[in-house]
Parts: sequence; C-alpha cells; structure tokens
Amino acid sequence: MKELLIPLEHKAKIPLYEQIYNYIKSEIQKKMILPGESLPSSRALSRQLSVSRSTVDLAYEQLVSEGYLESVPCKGYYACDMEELFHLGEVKEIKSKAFERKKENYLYDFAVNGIDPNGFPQNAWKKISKQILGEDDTNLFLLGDSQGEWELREAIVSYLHHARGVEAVADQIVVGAGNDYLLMLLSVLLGRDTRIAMESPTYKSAWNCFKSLGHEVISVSMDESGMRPGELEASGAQAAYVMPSHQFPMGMVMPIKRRLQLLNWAKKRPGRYLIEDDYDSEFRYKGKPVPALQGYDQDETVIYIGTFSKAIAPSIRISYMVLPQSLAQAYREIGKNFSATVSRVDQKIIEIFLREGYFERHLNRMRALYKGKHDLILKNLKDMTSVSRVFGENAGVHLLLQLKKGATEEKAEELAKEAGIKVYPLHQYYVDQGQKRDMEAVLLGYATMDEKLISEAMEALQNAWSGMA
Amino acid sequence: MKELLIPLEHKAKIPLYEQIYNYIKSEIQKKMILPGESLPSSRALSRQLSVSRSTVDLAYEQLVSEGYLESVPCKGYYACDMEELFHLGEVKEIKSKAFERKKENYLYDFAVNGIDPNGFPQNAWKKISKQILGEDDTNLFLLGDSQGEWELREAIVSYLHHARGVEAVADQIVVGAGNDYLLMLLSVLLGRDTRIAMESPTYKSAWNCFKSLGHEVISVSMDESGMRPGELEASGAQAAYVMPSHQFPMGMVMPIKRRLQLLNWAKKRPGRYLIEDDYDSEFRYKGKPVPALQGYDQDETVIYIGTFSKAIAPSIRISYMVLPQSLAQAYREIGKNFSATVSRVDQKIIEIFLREGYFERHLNRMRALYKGKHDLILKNLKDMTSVSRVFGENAGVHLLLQLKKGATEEKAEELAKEAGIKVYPLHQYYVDQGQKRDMEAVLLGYATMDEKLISEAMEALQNAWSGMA
DNA sequence: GGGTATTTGTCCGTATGTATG
DNA sequence: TCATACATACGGACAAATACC
Repeated sequence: MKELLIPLEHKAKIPLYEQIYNYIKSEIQKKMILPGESLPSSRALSRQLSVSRSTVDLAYEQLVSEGYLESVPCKGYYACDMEELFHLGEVKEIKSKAFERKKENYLYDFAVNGIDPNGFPQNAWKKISKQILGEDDTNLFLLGDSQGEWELREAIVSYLHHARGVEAVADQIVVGAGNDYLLMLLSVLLGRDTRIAMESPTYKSAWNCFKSLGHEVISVSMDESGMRPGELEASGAQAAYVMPSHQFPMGMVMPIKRRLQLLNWAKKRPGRYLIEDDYDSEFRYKGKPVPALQGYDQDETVIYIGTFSKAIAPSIRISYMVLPQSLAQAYREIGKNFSATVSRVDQKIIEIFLREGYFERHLNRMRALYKGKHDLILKNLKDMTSVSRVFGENAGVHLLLQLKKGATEEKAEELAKEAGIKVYPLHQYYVDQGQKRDMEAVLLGYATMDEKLISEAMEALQNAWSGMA
Repeated sequence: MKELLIPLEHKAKIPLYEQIYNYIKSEIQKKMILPGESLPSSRALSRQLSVSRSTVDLAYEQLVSEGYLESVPCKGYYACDMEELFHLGEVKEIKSKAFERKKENYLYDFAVNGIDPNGFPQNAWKKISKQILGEDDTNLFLLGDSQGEWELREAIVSYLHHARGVEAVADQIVVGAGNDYLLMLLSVLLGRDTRIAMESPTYKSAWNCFKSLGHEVISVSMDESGMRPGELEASGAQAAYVMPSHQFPMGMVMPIKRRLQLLNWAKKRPGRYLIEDDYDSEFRYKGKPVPALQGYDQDETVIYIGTFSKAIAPSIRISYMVLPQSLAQAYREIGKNFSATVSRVDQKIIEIFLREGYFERHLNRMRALYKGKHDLILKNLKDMTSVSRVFGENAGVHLLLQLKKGATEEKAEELAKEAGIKVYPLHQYYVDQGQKRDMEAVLLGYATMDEKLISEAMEALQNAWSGMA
C-alpha cells in the first residue's frame, strides 16, 4: 500500500473526489502505480487528505467502474493491468543499462579481489542473526557508540592480539563501514594536507580514495623488501600506506629489517604515521604467520587497518582500525561528530562470530579451501614455460606470475582473452601508468573459481600462452 | 580455538617448549586467554610454529601440571579458571568508564532524538532476514554497487514519489551508512571550500559534521517561515542546509512562498545548492502531508536527504540522498572510489520492507503510536500556565514549548531536573551560544516514553514549573 | 497455532449547497 | 417562498479478512 501525495484544492471548482480520481488515474497511466499494487484504504487516504471517506470512496468507485482499479472486499483496492504502453521507455531503459555492463563473456576470470562465492558462512550467520533478533534487547535498535560497540571492539582486540600480534585496547579500535570509510575518517583525523606515500604498484582503490579526499599522494618505489625507506624519507610524506604482511599486488612479505626501518622513519618526526593495511593476512598457507607491523611499534606510530570483507564476505561492510593512543584521543573529540556506520545488529553478529569461535572455524575452512586452489595453481604453473617466476605464494588469494623474457603483459592478456580467460596485467596497478616496468607480469586471483574450473583454466592458459614470445 | 602468535627464538638459550609455556602462561595471567577457552591442538600449534609436536606437547603438559590448562582427551586443551586477579585493572576499568556515562538518573527523559524502543518491527525484520538468508543468492555476498543496490534505489524512488512528492530516478539515488556519511560524500562532491549556510538554531550534529570536514559554516537566522532569504543571499554561501518539512528544533513548516524564495536563491547562480534534510517527515498527524522541497525544484538545485534511522531504528544505518542529475553524474565519477557502506543483506531487507508494504504498515503503526503520545502531551499542556505557546505540533516526535514571560530556560531546566525530569532548553541548539535568544523555550521529545510515563512526567512537570517566574 | 484487535470494502443515513420549477 | 432533485461530502455500522501476539 502506497502513500499518495495528492495536491487537493478545496476552493477549486473541481470536486474533491474528482481531483483524487484524476490524480490516481494519471499515476496509473504514468506507471507510477504498477499493476497489482495496492492503494491506500479509503480510511487511510481520507485521513491523510483530511477529507471524508465517502469522498475517497466516490473516487475509488469511479476508478473501479472505469477499470483502473479492482476492489477486493475486506482487503483493499488494487491497480489493474491496463495492457497499454504509456511511458514505458524512460525508466526501463535506464534500468537495463545499469544491469548490462556487468560481464564481458569470459569463460574463466582470475579476479584478484574476489572471494569464494560459496565461502560465506551462511548457516552460522543465519543462526546468530536469528538468535540476536530473538532476544529482545531494545538497546540493539538505539543508536550505538560511533566508535563501534564496546563488546565487538574487545573481541577484535582479543582476535588481533592472538592472530596478528597487534597490541591494543578497545579504546583504540574504531569500527566502520569498509576500509574506504575508515580512510575518510583518517583523512579528517590526520588533516587534509597530510602528504601520503604509497607503494607502487599498489591497491589503486585506496590511492583513488585518498586522491578524491584531496590528499597529495606520492608513489614510492619498492625493492624486494618493500617500500624503499630512503625514497620515503625524501618524499616528504607525513604518512605511509603500506601492506607489510602481503603486499598487493606484488605479494611480498616485508622482512623485519625493513619494518624496523619504516618504524624508524616514523618515529623520527612527531606526527609521522604508518598506515598498515592488513587486508588478507588471514590467509597464510605455509610457515609461521607473520605478525603485524603494529606489534613491533613502540612509539605509537602505526595505524592498523583490517577488515572482515575479505575473510567473510565483501558485501558485509565491516572494517576496523587500531589507532595509536594519541590519535585515539583525538578521534574521540572528532568522532562524536560522525555517528556509527555499521548496523548494531551486524556488529553483534560479528562479535558473537568472533567470540564463540565461529570465525576461527570459518577461517580454517577457508584456508583449507584456498590452500587447495593455491597448491593446484602452483602445480599447474610448474609446467608452464611462459612463466619464469612466481611471486607472492604461500599467502593471500592471488599469485603474481613473472613472464619469461621477451613476453609482454599486453600479449599475455590478449592471448588469454582469446582463449576466454581474464588475467590481470601488473602494470594496471602502477599508479603512474608511464612508469618504467620492473618486470612483465600478470596477476591470477584464485578465490572465485572452484578447483575444477581452475584446472580447466590453467590448462587453457598454458595452451594460449604456449606460443608466447 | 584461538590462534596463538608465539614469538619463538630458535637461537635463544631458553628451550622452545619453555618459550611456548611462558607465552601461554602469561597470556592466561593477562586474561588474554579466558577461562574455558580452548587452545590450539598440539598438532595445529606445532604446524603453525614450525616446531615438532612433542615440543608443544611438553609445554602443554607442564601447563596442565601447573593448573593453567585442562586437557580433555579427544577434545583439546582448555584454559582453567585461576581465580586470581592478575591485571584485571586496566581493561576492566576502561570498560566500566565507557558504560557509566550513560544515564544521569532522571526519572523521565523527554529525549528529542529518540524513538519508541518497542517500535522496531522485529518480527517483520526477522522474517525478511530469514527469507533472504534462506535463498542462496551468492551475489548477496559479493561487493555491490557503491551507489546502493539498484532494486533498493528503485523502491526508494517509488516511495519518495508517492509519500514525499520527490521526483527522481534510481540513478539519482545514493545509499549510504547514515546521514553523516552522506554529508561526507557531499563534502567531497561539492568541494571542501563550499561555504554552507545553516538555520539557527539547527541540528547541531550536522553542523559539527560539516565543521569537522573543514567547511566554513554560516548560521542564518529564521523568521516564522524559516531561513531568511535575504540573509542567506548576503552570507555568500554556496549551499544551504534546510529542514523545510519540520525544522529542528523549531518545528516550523516552511510555507510555499519561502520555499520558492529559496529555490530562486539557488537558481540565481550555477553551483548553488539546497540541501534538504527531511529527517522526520514520515510523522505528520494532522492536515495534508507537506511535499518535499525537492518536488518544487525545476532547476536541479535541491539535494534531498532522507533516512530510515528515524522511522525504523537509529541503529539501522541506512540513509539515502537524491542528487540532481548533474551532481549524480559527478558522483558516478568520484563515487567509484568509495565502496558501498551498507551491507547488501541489509539493503535487501529494506528493499523488501519497502516493496511488500511492510514499511507503510510500520509507519501507520508508528504514526498512530506517536499521535497518541503527541495528543496526550498537548492535552496536558492545556492546563500548564507556565507555557505560553506550543510550536511544531502536528508533526515529528517533539514539541517546542515557549515559556511564559519572565521564565528562563535555565530555571525551567533546573526545576525539571529537581523533579527528576530531563527537558532540553532551546538555546543549546543555537550554534552561536552567545546569540540573543528570540524566546525562552524548551523541547520535549515524546518518542521514547510510553503514554503512562508521559502522563506521570507531564503531571510532575506541571508541579515542578508551577512556581516558575 | 489459535484467539483477539485492527483494518478492510461496503452499505447506508445524513447534511449542505445549488439549480429548477 | 417553497418543494424537489441532484451532486457532493461526512461519518457510523457491519462482516470478513488480516495482522499481531
């Protein structure tokens, strides 16, 4: 049942019921009221318009008699299908346009930012969600802490401590709707004129995000350990955005030595910060988990950012950051001007998910799942002569393949495309497209495809690339 | 089962098993591992740490013998309750601090921004949520459109058209996690140096939000029709934030004439915008619903902002704005740098809520509920000699009471406080606290209390104020 | 799952204003 | 001036369908 906003002129010569009649008729003709849709009851509409019910009745009756409406006793009035073609054009066209652009007809897509579509812990989620909505804690529906629910923040602290070696208390945690939102908050917190250094190549979306927010962003090149400290120092940046645990897209793990160099850079001047994006640290298939950079920090210089989007589902918009105490204090001043961005229900779900061990179980499952795919690709890569080296193995959900000498990314991409395979050339992650390439390489993400599909895709890729260079 | 991140020194003199033992022991003492919590299996931990299983076994055995752990055959190791008080201080203390500041021991609180705590359509929500999580549409867990799901935006378009007279297509809608987030987006879209005019008194949170984002914000005074157009013109602002349907806190409805004046102001120079905050338009108890300002706009100058926080629940962080076509186009450029902020599941729930008529039914129920409270307060106010006039009746969920001559807001607040009643003096909504007051008045919000409580509170208030001035 | 309160279309009596004779 | 008829608008009573607990 819709609410109708009918402009009535009491003083006009046209009778009220006719004004109502005209309005509804035109709405139906304009398809603003769709066939089958229910209309307000005569009582509701009369109340709303401050007219008598019989006035509305009269209008409805006439509409019924003319076939615009159908009356169902004791249920309501419903719009009829007029089987005519008024104004179909506009809205429908825009609609189809929005739906179209999606797929480009690839048989296999090695998407790098995807997740396993069947990985969502649907049953656990449903169970917890039901449980939460069952207990009628009316607090759940009032506005919560803008920093995030205390209990969730405590659960995150505990998780981060054990799984990532992050040292924090709940006061330092800020929960927000996605990494981009947290970056927006950070932008406000650090000040808009903060110059930010980023690795190159890097996660473009964060780059764009900072740019849109008006920051000066400087790309700093990497050696095999990660961002070059000397270049960082020379850049004059006040903050450096890094991915020490598993750099995107290069996949390198930053060794301790380099971490300490970065920490030294940060502590050298007050107000310098390292922004650690720990986007896919959950997935590590071999060797010890690498503790987060934040855990080494003795000087309150690291801002740690993590997310549940990668490990649970991208559509679940929950990320968190760990602020150094000084920034956390500044946040409490500014943060009260921005209310929470994550539904309290969802926060509660995640909290229980963490606390009751669902998350650990889920992660174990996903890790096994991804490890299978990861190993499968590596096995297939062994025979692939067109690939000279593999980077970023043993972690995350993508690999970087360095092409053998003479092969170009463009050629590799094109050959793959002809075979119906989408691969992701490395150079598109360079911020400066003109930048000299260190190597020719393509990225393969393996999260979205199942093992059967991956096998097929790898075989097809090998064939496609066999004649390369 | 937790993941443990134990820093092992292979070269150190301390045996490996002792390092493990020490770490876990200290974790339990620090309460980072809570009693009853399960530990990783010896196999899992040994794999993780790349040490032999017997090393882990040795460490666990010692911990069991010392009572830190309990071993349950065929299940795992569990932390024991030590009944001791290590390090309880820090975390616990902060915790209680966060929980404390809440209530100040008022018997009755006429909170102005609350909602009825029992108003949440729990059953419908649960039903829809169950239904959605039931159908396994894996799309639901992938990252969605940053502008909001198309279907939801269409549902919003239809709702806004019928209920608010807003003219828009889905392309113009942007869905985001709360009004504040949308204001952040707007800030990026309009540019940070956009000077923004706001009504005075106004909704302080929006004011603070703009300020935090670095905008110059100018307060423009109001007459009985709302924001003064002359003063607005003179302010040099490029955007004006207004609440035409039911101004907060004054409660006035902006008459057509003033609306047209504002629209004229906006169209006079390109790049001028009116930001219409339609925060509680759903609640109108008498007379025709007032169409939104956006519906009168012929020149693409109005940015309409609405929310589900007020009508459904504040903790549900879903708001939307309607951008003029030109801005919508600009948004599509910039917006792709900021991913969605609302969970796709929640978007789907709201969509069905709108489309299947739950929302209308819910609104009707809430309107009836609030109307009851509204009428009850008005009835009680009739006998209250200390109140000379009531503003903002017939809409929203709060009233503004002008005090009789000679009474001050401070006195009224204090007398109420002594009787255990929290009322909200008008002057605190003035942006410039030093500004001359037009009148002495207090706000009464009636959403959170039930009718019985309201009756009691009104009686108590009458007594408390009887001796005023 | 069953009972109750609410909402629904429908029918009907009434009041007002206007035009007609 | 009155009676009559008609169009318009208002509100109460009823039984069935529905929503809510």
